[in-house]
Amino acid sequence: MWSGVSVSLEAVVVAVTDDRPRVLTVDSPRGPMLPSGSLDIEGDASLDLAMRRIIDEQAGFGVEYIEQLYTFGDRDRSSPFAGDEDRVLGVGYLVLTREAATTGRWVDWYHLFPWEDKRSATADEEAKRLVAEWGGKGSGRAQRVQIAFGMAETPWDGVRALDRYELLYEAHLVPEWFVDHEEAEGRCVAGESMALDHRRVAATALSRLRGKLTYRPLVFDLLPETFTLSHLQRTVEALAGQRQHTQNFRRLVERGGLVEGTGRQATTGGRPAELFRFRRSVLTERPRVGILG
Amino acid sequence: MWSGVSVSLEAVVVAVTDDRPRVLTVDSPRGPMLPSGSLDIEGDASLDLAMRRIIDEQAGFGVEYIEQLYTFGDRDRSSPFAGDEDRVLGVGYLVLTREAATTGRWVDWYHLFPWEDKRSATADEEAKRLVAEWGGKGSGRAQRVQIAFGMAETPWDGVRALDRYELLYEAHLVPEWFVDHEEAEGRCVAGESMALDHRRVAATALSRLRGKLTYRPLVFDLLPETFTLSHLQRTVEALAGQRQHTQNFRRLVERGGLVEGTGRQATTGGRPAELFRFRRSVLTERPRVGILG
DNA sequence: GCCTGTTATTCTCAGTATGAGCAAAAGTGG
DNA sequence: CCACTTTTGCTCATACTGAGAATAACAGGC
Repeated sequence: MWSGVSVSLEAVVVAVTDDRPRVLTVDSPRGPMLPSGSLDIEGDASLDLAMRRIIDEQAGFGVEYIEQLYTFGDRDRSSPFAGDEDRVLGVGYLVLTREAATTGRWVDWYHLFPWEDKRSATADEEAKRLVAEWGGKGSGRAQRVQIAFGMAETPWDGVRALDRYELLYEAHLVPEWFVDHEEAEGRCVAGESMALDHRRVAATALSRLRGKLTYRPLVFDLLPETFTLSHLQRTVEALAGQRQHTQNFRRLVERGGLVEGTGRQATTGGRPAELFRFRRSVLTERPRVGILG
Repeated sequence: MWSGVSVSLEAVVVAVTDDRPRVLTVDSPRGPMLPSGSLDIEGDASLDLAMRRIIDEQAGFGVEYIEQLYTFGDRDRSSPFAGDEDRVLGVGYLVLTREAATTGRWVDWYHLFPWEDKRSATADEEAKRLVAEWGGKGSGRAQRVQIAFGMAETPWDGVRALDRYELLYEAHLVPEWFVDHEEAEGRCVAGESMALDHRRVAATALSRLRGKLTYRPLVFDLLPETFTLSHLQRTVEALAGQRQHTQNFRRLVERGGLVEGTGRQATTGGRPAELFRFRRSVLTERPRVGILG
């Protein structure tokens, strides 16, 4: 059936603009795709370098941070490419950048995963309701749903974004282009579909990014050199999908030595705010530098 | 030069016996290897299932936990196989098990990474000394070494095991069979070499496992159904490579609801200890259940 | 039986971090 | 000068942490 293996490198490129996290996509006949390309087995010395080459070719902007996420190798992931003869392994990458203007289309992260945004009072509870219904009929499902979606006494955990996506997928509530996009259109929860399993790759990136923010100050790779504390806070909130207590956030970040004031000010509509910058030396002072929960 | 890609699945199988973490290895002419095998592109439906199949074939014991770690794809990783015509991608897995008796050889984790064991007062400081020397001559090196090895005011962080291995490798202080095993024999730090880049895969597993212990109770997959609190503590210490304060550890684990007493007792040489078991329902009560700093 | 050594267990105490909220400061535009 | 917005400073109760004192329950030697 297949003649060999080919390796696809797939980037989840994230930027935050106007307090919204965005993911770079490329449109295709089978729905939006992540920027991706094949490993050149002769030319590419490493997977990381291959990913950088591909991003550079397809978008050509500055990469602030890059990290391998996960390798996807399910047998059916390559099937929709009728012409392909190889089994396709996808190596997913998380990429952070500041520049939001390039070729391609930036999709709001929460258009892909509406149930992940808990910032507004009117958060999307539809997914939770539908998946709870599905969880009710099937052994062992109920507890998985409870933990992933934070029901009963279990609290909501932003990091479990991947678990939530996988449960919704299993419950046929988030159809994708490559399989059940038409049949399940009726009763599916909101959220934009993507080609192949690219939405799952994006969910993996969301989980990883949220998790890593609890012990590494990655936000600063998404912000300009100087920023106000409320800008920082809104960026963190955008990624976490949850509001933070302003005064406590300020205490964490300022007294924790994550930032230092520049003396300059910015006008913001109310009282002017001081501009801060990331205090890099905090990395040598503390092993784990978190900015979230 | 190469005709295609082949995918190798490589397992870091971990068990803890006699308070020592051990890794399963298979001897080969080029040094000890991790249990590994090729992806069957027709037969294996997913990477996870492929890994399970291979472990079952090579060892045939009960897997308590399995998790994909990282995919290694550097161009030179497959070069020592003279006969091979494919570029080899290695997908590393972390596997936890309770059964330590199988085919293959169990290697003490800290024979691979002696500098990672800080439990005894006479911990190995040789690596630190040598790498500091190397860090002194080269721009930017010094800070990387400081953070990874916890020098000056920077505290030691067990999770940075991979960073440490990579720095030592870069400094040519941990020769491997496939490249400089002979030439650097003289001034290298202690630690058993492995074939290919398998020691790096093992270092990745160590880092991941230590990291995950801070928010997931994976230790219980390495312990029998019931255990004493000091057995639990010694197992955690074995993985962390660091001593814990007994009274505080007990408080964390007992008052945190991670375990529940069984009423039964075990004789231990001193006062008999109560036998405990993992309290599974803690997973639904708290999003993050850590057993380590 | 009593002393010693060993391991298990309970408790205290100070220091620090966390969650929640009150209130003042310093701008804007009417 | 006034309402409004945003920034900033401060308080307070509660929880979590690191370190250590003190006691309990066994085994073994004498």
